[in-house]
Amino acid sequence: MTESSNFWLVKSEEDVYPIEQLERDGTTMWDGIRNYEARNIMRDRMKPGDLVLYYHSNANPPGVAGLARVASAPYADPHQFDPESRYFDEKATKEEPRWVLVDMAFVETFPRFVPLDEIRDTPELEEMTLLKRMRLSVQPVDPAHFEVVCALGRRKDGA
DNA sequence: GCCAACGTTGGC
DNA sequence: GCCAACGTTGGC
Repeated sequence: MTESSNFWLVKSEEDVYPIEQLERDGTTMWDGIRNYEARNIMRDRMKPGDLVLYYHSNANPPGVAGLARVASAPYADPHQFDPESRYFDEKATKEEPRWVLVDMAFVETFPRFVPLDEIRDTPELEEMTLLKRMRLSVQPVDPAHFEVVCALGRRKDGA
């Protein structure tokens, strides 16, 4: 295994599932992902214990609210088999599930929210995948970028 | 609510 | 296998 970047970022719409809800739930199934690249990351690359930046999208402002961690091995998203679900996929079978997910566990809410604008304005984060691939909802994070975002989230002064 | 970015689908 | 149409994401 040559993959060393065990840091990730996941997006959640703030009005659908904010980090406060994850904190109340403790652990949640990261369901509803219907993008192959995002699925492949969860299926092939995430490992239990990996740390994950928790990003609020469709928020005002959008940005990183805190940390989660990968809390399970990958498994089939059960909604794909449920005809009543909006995530039902008629081409998926139990033998050959199409959509795979992992559980996410709450780690912490940053003392200081890190808005997208600040990430854009931070020279060390210029190459961050978040800025390059604005529409990918599960993505890898470079370890150096991960450290910088955490430092911003824990910074004491308001500046 | 608008619309740009961009992934997916389907006709050919 | 190209590419136009379509649907969704997500910033603003």
